[in-house]
Amino acid sequence: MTVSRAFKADSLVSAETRETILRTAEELGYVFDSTAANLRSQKSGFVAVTIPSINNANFADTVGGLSDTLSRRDMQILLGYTNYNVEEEERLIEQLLRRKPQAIVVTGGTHTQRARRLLQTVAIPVIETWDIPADPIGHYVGFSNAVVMRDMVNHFVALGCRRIAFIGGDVERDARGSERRRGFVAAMQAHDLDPSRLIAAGPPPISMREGADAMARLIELYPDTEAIVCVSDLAAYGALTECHRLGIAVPDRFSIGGFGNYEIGEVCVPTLTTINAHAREIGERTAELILDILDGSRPGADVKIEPRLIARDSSRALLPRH
Amino acid sequence: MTVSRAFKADSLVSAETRETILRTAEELGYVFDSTAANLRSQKSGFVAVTIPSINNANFADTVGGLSDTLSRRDMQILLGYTNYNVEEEERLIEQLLRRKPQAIVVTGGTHTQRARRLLQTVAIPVIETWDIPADPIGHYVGFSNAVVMRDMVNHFVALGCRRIAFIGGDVERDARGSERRRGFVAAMQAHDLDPSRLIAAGPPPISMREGADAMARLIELYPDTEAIVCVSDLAAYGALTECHRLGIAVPDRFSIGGFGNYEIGEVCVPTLTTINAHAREIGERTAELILDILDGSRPGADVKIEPRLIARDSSRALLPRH
DNA sequence: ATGAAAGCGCTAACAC
DNA sequence: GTGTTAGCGCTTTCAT
Repeated sequence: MTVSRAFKADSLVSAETRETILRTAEELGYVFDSTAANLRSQKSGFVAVTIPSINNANFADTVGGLSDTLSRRDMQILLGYTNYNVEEEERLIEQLLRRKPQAIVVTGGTHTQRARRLLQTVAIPVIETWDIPADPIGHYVGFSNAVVMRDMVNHFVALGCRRIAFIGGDVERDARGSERRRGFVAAMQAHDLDPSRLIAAGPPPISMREGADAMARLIELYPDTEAIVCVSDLAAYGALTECHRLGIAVPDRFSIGGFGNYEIGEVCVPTLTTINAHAREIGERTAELILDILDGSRPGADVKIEPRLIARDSSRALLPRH
Repeated sequence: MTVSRAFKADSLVSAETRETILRTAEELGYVFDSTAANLRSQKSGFVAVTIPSINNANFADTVGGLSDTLSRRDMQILLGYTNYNVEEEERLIEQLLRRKPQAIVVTGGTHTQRARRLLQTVAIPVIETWDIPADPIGHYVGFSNAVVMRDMVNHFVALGCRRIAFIGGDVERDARGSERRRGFVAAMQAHDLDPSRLIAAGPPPISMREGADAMARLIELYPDTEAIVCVSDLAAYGALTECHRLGIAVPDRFSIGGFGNYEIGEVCVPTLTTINAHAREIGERTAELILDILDGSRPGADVKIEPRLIARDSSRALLPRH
């Protein structure tokens, strides 16, 4: 029991005893067993997190924010990748819950029936992120992916563009991507503009290469397009490089907008107009929400993130041509 | 006991009994407790992994390869970020070991004294990756970061370049980055060339922006440089954009080479000459090595990865000028 | 094919 | 400030 106390920072052991114990432990190569401690105290110190892909700077930033904030309270993240696949997400959630996390964070509001049931039944905080779910399971920290595209369309319309196209992924797999496409269509309709210039660039996530290929198709199908809204900065950058290769000037001939405020967008030539979704803040706010709920101190309220459009050099006012 | 068996896929329970149990469990919202199972069986199902940064496509690919290969055997990854800091790595290793992982994977061969001791003492496989350590703790799956830079220097020399510069990070923090710088210097000396054109772009990891800033300084300091070796594709891309902005043609005036085969390098204009370090394969081979050792079937040998130079449009033969 | 007993390494709760 | 007892939810082992 004294050994146990010696390993807990704030418990009552004489300084001398503790020192002896810790030194001896180090000599013996003893390593404290969290597994046993967690079983007994019914606190795993884990927060389970599922993200669509590990190889995405936005989600990586969110995980970074979560991880850094939670580690200040000695909690660790148990991470899983869904590969943009709800069935995979279901398997993952089930597997993660077996580790008895103290909270679970999932991306977006679209899940299988069974995954929803698992999350509703489990007696820990559930936080959906990167979206505002139509029917939240527990809490959420996110924003409307549709509204975000409205902002981008409004930006282009304010610049005088009317023939605006959208480059995104194949429809169903990426819920947030589809939501952005829907938001684009709705915004175009609200302006009485033709919302049918939609290029499907392939299964999510859309790579730079797929963005470039989609741009080539777009130029062929709708050569008189004035502005292009892309589902992410990666697709937008791909589109930009395709223009480079074809000797097409951006923003002179096409304005281009992306999403996600990736590093590439502020370094490439021209810099990319984009939307900052505050990826790291999403993680930090989610972690704070979790800590509030676990503490029971503050009530723990949903967080609406306000993405911000960043106008850069890839979009500019249309010069009068006609 | 029968319930326990019903949840283990391959154990002997009548099909009927198992079905009843699983159905009832689902109705009750019962979730199997891995924590308790692991404590009793002394198998956590975890492999601990430390990487310098979550926000790096190379390390993300390695983790992806590890994760996918290990998940086929129902093992999970417990991930930690060292932030390119060996003290942070030490803390992390200690914390991760408390979770009783069945193996631990660390990046590179540079660690604090105490971290080395912890890893030497612990009775699980230890694998160092992304490097060939001078004094391996256990096994390794990696390549020589110095040799890799020699290949790049040789490439430029074969193209006729003699005034070659290096853009990398501040010296000590990123062991692999420093190793690449040392490799650059050694290779230049082997060719009897001046190895002193070294630009320190800032603390690792070097961002695209820092690569661009370093390029600006390089042009000022050594305007007659013919080729530039960059510590990563991100730095190389930044350097490329700086040239764009200044109206300097690449590869006409400067040849540029990167490292890591990031997606950006095959899409940007011009495409980037780089070195493919087979990041995903590093993860896969590491996972296979771990499984071999845990099985006790095959002996489990170190793996030497062979990075491959990919010549693209950002480097080309120097035209005779003099 | 199923069950009973013991125990994995800790900590909660209660002495003293 | 330190010690004793019991038990977290499983699996190992041995019976039947």
